[in-house]
Amino acid sequence: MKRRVTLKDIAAEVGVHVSTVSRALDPVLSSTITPEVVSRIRATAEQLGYRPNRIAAGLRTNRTMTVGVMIPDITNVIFPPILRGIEGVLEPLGYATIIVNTDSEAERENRLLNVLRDRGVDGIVHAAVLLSDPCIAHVAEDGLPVITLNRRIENSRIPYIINDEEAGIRGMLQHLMDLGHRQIAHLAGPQELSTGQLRLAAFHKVAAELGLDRDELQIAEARRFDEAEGSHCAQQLLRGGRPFTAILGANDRLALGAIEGLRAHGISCPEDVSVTGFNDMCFLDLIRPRLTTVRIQKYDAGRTAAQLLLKLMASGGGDVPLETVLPVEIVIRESTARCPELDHRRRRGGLARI
Amino acid sequence: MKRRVTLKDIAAEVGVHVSTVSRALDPVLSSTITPEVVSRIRATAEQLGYRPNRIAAGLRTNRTMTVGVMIPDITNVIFPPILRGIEGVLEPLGYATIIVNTDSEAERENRLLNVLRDRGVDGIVHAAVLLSDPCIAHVAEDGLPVITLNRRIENSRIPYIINDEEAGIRGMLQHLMDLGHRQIAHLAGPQELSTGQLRLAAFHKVAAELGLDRDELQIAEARRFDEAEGSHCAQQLLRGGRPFTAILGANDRLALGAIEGLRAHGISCPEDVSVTGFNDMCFLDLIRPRLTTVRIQKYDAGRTAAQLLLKLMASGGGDVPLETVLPVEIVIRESTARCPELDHRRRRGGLARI
DNA sequence: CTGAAAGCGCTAACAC
DNA sequence: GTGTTAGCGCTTTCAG
Repeated sequence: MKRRVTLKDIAAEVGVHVSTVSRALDPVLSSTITPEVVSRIRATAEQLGYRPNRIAAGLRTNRTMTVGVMIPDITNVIFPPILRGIEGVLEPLGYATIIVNTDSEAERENRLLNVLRDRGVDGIVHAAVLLSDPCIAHVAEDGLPVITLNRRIENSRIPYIINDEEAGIRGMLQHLMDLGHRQIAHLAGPQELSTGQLRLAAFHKVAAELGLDRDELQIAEARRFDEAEGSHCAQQLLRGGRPFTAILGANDRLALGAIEGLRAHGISCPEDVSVTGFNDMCFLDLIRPRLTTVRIQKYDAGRTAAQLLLKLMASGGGDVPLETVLPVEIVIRESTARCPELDHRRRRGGLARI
Repeated sequence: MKRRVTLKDIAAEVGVHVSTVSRALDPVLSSTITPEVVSRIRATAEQLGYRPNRIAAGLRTNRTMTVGVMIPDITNVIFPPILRGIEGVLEPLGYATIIVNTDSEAERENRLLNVLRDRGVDGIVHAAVLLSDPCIAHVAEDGLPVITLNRRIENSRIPYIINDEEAGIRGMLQHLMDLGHRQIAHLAGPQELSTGQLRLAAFHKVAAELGLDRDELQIAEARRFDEAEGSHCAQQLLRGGRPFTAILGANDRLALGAIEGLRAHGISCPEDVSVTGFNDMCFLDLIRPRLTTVRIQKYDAGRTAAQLLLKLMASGGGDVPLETVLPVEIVIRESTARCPELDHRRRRGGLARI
């Protein structure tokens, strides 16, 4: 491999000392050097094709200009936009990001966290916090800037960014009620995952607030956030024998699976049962019926996380808010319709919506 | 931030020299040290929570144990599985990967390439080569190990991995012919992108081989690989007025868009027109009609790329094959059916397939 | 078998 | 203004 040109090479060429070259090439320190020398140095640097060695600089300054990003699985379509959001703010500033997939396994997460530390990342965006997860907390306490995304770590000072899950659940529930639904089932996500837990809790809370009868509600708990589980849970609900006219899914894939599962039993969405999702993942407009869902911010979540991390890295924690709640948006499409049993009930407003 | 424990700390604690500690901790050099000393050093390293500083090691050895991966856009669902494939082989070996998105822009690609070089990556997997793209070639000539994925750089010794695009096109074309189709349109991808170009070329070549009448074929060229363009091109084909009974899409999204575009004109797939895709992206089984397509390897493509890169980094280029062609698989689903005009033609075998 | 010493490329006190 | 010097944490000759 052709040897890289270093400061020393430039220094020799121009006939000055390395440190002078270093200063001349530093945008802020270059003002302390005779302009003529600066331009001569810059010219030969350019000509020789000099590229600063960030590794060496990092060793000296203890700043590597790289940040770590931990996600459960990049194959999950929710994450790529988030990553682009992070990259969108960090890359122009000269930061590189190292992305690791934890697969939501504590052991893997721990190992990868150490990988990031060994590489001396300047900070970490952690979007894969497990519910029982002390190790990232230790790292943060040691002084490494950390931001968590989609999840708060209890009893810690680690700034976190979350979606307004409750607003999303409320929007969906209100929408279903507006359509006349009262017998609503929640297709909950895995309870060891934060979103699964948060959304179930919100369902309980908001249902009570909205005055839904507890006896008319039911819960099916999926073991994974995928279509197969959605289908499986929908059929389980059916076998349970208790009537329901709507299913509120904890995410889009569960909802999509539920629609398939119902269809297998001759029950169609939205005519017989309304189904709602959560996330608003890509390709939803290609799948019929088009899913009514809660749109969470993805690109902007990443952007926000990066901006917060930047602040945290700069300030050491001073003016960074502990909590940042990202607004969600209700997206009404085709998978929800007026409750078929509506004629037996007293009519209410808001039905013309769809 | 709590100061990291270094070799020096361990040396002081154990009462030996740093270099001894360095050797004791190196799995291969540790055999040159008294076993008892080794175990004492290892014990205190463990106890002190020592973590090697890869930055410092990298500066010394000129190996950073990180590789760069260049892709067009991580938001494109084709790439995440590829990345997991790469990570799957590299991560267990202690490598970290830095992923950059070029957005298929030469200027961005150039800048990001330099970003990777500045960070001293040990090698690069490049899955975003533009057709006119000398800069990566220079880098490779300088001795940095590079593997290209999905695209060959002409006149270079850079090992490349490609899908068997021609076999895929042949499979689809043969399948359509088996169903009686003769008037086939190719919905080509952007010609500045390698897959777009390769698949169009394969279409021309294979159509001739299979004896299709040139006058019955037509081409529509999309400007982007997305549904909107697919729909737009399908309608353009319709307006052209020349009859066709099947559309062979250059990728799945184009095909999906085409189906929508036809539907908007009251033409349904597969009853009136058969449509095929390419790639077999995720979620295809949730979209109706289920798309007949060519499945390319994704995870394995990444795995192969990483393994080749590893070889290249170790050997300096000796025994690494220049070309690696990955097999594709024909996946027949619901978007293709017997040619509706078949009754006017002579029957042939293979029709019972669907 | 282990210690001493040099040095990777860069930055940052400090001196002149 | 610019040169000198030291050192980030590690590896790797070279001695002993």
